[in-house]
Parts: sequence; structure tokens; C-alpha cells
Amino acid sequence: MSLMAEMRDAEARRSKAERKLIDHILGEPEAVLNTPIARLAAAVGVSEPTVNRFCRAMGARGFPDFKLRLAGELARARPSMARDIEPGDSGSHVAAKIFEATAASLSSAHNSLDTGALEQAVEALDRARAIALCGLGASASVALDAQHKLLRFDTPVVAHTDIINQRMLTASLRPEDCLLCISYTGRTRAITEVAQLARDSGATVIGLTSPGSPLAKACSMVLGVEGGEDTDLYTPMTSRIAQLVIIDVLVTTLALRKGDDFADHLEAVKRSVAATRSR
Amino acid sequence: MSLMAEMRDAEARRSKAERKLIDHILGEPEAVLNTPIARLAAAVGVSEPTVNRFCRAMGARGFPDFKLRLAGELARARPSMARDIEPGDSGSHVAAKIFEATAASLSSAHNSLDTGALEQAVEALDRARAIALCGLGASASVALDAQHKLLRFDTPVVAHTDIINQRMLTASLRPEDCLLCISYTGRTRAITEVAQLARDSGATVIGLTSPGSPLAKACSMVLGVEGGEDTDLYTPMTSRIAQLVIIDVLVTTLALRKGDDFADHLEAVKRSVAATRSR
DNA sequence: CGCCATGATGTTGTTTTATTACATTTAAGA
DNA sequence: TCTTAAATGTAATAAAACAACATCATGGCG
Repeated sequence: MSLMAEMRDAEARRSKAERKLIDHILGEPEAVLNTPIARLAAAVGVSEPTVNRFCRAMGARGFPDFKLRLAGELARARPSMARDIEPGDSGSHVAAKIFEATAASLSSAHNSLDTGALEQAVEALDRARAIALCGLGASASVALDAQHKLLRFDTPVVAHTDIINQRMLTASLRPEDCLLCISYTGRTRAITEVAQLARDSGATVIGLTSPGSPLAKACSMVLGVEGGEDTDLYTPMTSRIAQLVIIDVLVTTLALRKGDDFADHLEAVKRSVAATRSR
Repeated sequence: MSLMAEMRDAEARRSKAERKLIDHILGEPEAVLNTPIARLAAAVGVSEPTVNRFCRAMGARGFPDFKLRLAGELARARPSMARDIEPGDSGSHVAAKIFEATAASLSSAHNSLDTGALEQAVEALDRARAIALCGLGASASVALDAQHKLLRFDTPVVAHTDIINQRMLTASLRPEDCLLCISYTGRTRAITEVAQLARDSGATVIGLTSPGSPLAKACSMVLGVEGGEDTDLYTPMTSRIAQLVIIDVLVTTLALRKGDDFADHLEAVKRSVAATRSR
């Protein structure tokens, strides 16, 4: 178990001195990192060996090791926020900021992910006679990525990335089919019309888009990707990543639901790909 | 900036002793955490104060503080939850695992990103008369994503996602051109041959692939994406995300380098896209 | 109700670890 | 080649963590 959780959990059944310690550490975990054992002991009002023994009880090898572990946990808990990129930034600064912004965006997408909607979407994909995917511009590559992942299943799947084909597609959709429409803004008129046409034909339309947008309104169900931090420069990039991860989740959940059949099918796909490898 | 990135970045321009240190730390970062300064100094073959001075140079307050920071970064790079998804997992559990694995993969990619290679790649893209992108299978969508991003610049850019077109493309490449080859494994024979053909024609070939792979060897320069944790199930998914983020970094750095010209061009692109929006 | 036993906590001294101050070496430039 | 500054190392010092032992509290049992 994690240190923080362990401490919260153990607080009740521990001795008086250790309770004081736990209270103090949970209150200011960050501060503990820069505090030597003597100062911490004094601040809490216990002796140094008590602190040390406590650290061991928590599974660490001693006080320094305890701090190391705590540092690790705290680092996860605090997603570092990136500021905007400025012209003066060196290459590695740019990289750091983008990686951080992306991580933050992922975390935000995760928090705002609607599990219920996700289950519904998986349900729809599982039942579908055929799956179609639509995206324009940047979302086209997301649609293709999704297509590639879904190819592992035995449900017919197709991605369309140009508007003409997308509109033609809607004509062939049946109520048993499922269409996944991808758009970051949800304000691209063309794709909204496609979703509408698909609805008219009775198909289930899942929107992977911004909640509340015109596209979202046109869909049967929506997997929302909030913009998160609205740094104009990153948002489209980072939210595309979030979309891709949501698709990962969607596909993986679907795979679990399909169960054993899927395992066999996956094997077959892997074998057919292996033949193209070197060495 | 992150320690790992900082170290990679600084490696070139630091003194001999510090280079040895950096090599050693980057080689076994986890091990450093449980090593006192004396042992580390001895293992590397430098004196203790050298280690200490190095830690300060990296922005820490001393060796223990350095370890604390390193622990934080390394923690991000390792997923904390159980790695593999099991059939019994609930929907939200699956989502949590995938988001976490992706975040870990990103962090790991960031830590192992070679800033020097990145600068070189940006340089090459900046000078290029024309840019071509190649990817097959899952990497096809990455190539298309990159194409979309690069379309914002005024250098001609094209992505090819089928092997025939890719081979034909190599015939038209000139030494002033730049080809970006994308493959997670780097073992897809077809794409390696494309890279080789492109090299033969004198073009600069950048590989976005696994370091040390056949494809990597065939390229002029490599942007490595290490697999990170080798969880068979996620790796291909998460590393694709890492590739996309690296492309973000590449493109953003390129944008900064192009400077003002780019700002104007970006405005024009935004206006032309705005016309397609609702409301 | 008080005494013993056991576990918790504290005190003191030792050992390990990190840091400082200073000496030496190495490399860079004139 | 000599000068000078930076880099690195040595050795002493300070800080920190830890272990061994002493003391205290608490709860069971006569």
C-alpha cells in the first residue's frame, strides 16, 4: 500500500507518539522532505528513534528511505503545471513544458471521464453490426488510429477521413450500426451534419468531442474531452492525446468484454504481422 | 527542467568527471537512490565533493536533496497500479490503469529523450526543401498526425501510409529533402528498406523508433522511444502516444525556430479553418 | 490495589554520511 | 611555455541517522 494511504489507515490503531507523527506528516508532507530527523522529532515532540522506528514500521529501511518513498508518492500526486512556451525557451525547456502539459491534460481527462458513458459506448460497439469512424483534419489521424485498433476485432470497421465519403457512408448505415465521430471542438459544421444524417438513419452515434458542443448535441452519447487548461498553443495537441487514450480505454474494455474469442483473434493478428518483421 | 532531461542535455558540455557521473546515474538511476555518496563516488571513480558539486549544479541543495528529486521523477515513470489488466476489472479500473500506464510511458519517454538528437532533427526539418513522412500500420496514424501539424508551415509536406507509395517516394527524394520514418518496433522490414532507399538518394532520414533497431541503424538520426515498462499489453499503445508527443515537441520547436514568419502563417491557417466552424 | 511483565518512548553515544575548506592537478589562453 | 583559472581531489568537520541501553507507561494478574 502507498505510504500516505498506509498512514491514514494506521492512524487509529497506532500508539500515541506515532499518531502525533502521522498527523504532522499528513499535514505537511512536502515539508517533511526538507526536514532532518532531529528537527522533525522536535517539531512533533517525540524522540528521534521514535521517528526512525515509525519509518521502519511503514516499510522503509530508515528515515532517509522513508523520505525517498514519500517524495515518489508526492511527485505523482502533484501534476506539475506547465506555463506557456515562450520564444526564448531552449529546446529542452520546450520538451519539458509539452510533456508536462500533456500529462496534465491526461490527468484532467481522466478525472472528467464519465464511466457511465464509457460503458454505454462499449455496449454499443459490442452490439454493433459494423463500426464506422469519422474525423476531419487533426481528428482524422485519431479516427485512423481507432480503426487500426478496432481491426483486431471481428466486427467490420471502417474509418473515413474525407467529408464526401463520410456523407456517403451515412446513407449505408443501419440502426444496428455504430458511428464514432471525433472532433476536438465539436464545432466543425461538416462533421455535425454527418452525425445528424447518421442519427436519421437510426444508427447509434458516439461523439468523442467537447461536451455541450453542437456535435455533442447531435450524438446519441458523448465521451467528453474537456479542454483542460486552455493554453491556446497546446490545447489542440494535448486534447488529441487525451482522445487517443480514451480510445485505448474503449478498445481495451471492449476486448475484455469480448473475452476469449478475442484472445484467439488477437493471436491470429499477431502471427500475420510477425511475418513482416526483421530478424 | 527535469533532472533526467537536464542531465542528458548537459552531458555534452560538462567536464570529464561530471560526464562520468551522468553516464553512471543515467545508466542505473534507481540504484543511485539507495547509494550513499561515498559509494557512488567510488563506483564512478571520482571524489565525493565532485558528486556533491554536481548535485548543486543540477539545482539541488546537496546530495540527499538530489536523491529526493530523482526519486520523484522516477516515480512518475513507473505505473503504481497493477500493470496488467485482468478480466475481472471494472470499467473505471481499466480506465485508471490505462491512463496511468500512459502517463508513466510519457514520463519515461521524456526522461530518455535525447535533446541533442532533437535539435538535430529540428535543424534538418528546418533546412529541408520538402518533408516526407512514412509509417505503416499503427504508425500510419502517427505519420498522418505529423503531416497535419507540419501543414501549418510553408515547407511542402506529405505523408505516405502504404508501402508502394513509400517506395516510389524514395525515388523522388533529393539530398535537400528530409524523411521521417515512424515505427514502434523498428523491425518492420518494409519500412527499413524505405529508409535505406531514401539514404541512398542522399536525403536526411530521421527515425522515430526504438533505438538500436534495424530501422534506427538505417537512419541518419534517431529519436528514440524506449518501451519503458515492457507490459506487452500496453506498450504498443502507450509508446504511440509518446511518439505523438515527441512530434509535438519537434513541431513546436520548429515553430519557435521559424519565428515571426510562422506566426503570420499560423494566423492565415487559423482563419481558413475558422470558416468551417458552427456559430 | 499494587506488582510484574511487556511494550512504548526517550537518552546517550557511535557510526555513517554529507559538507566545507583547502591543496593539488589539469586544461586553456596569452 | 608560462600564467591563470577552472576542475578535481584530500582531509578535516559538521550533520545526520542509528543502535544500545535506560526509563517510563500500561495492562494483566495475584
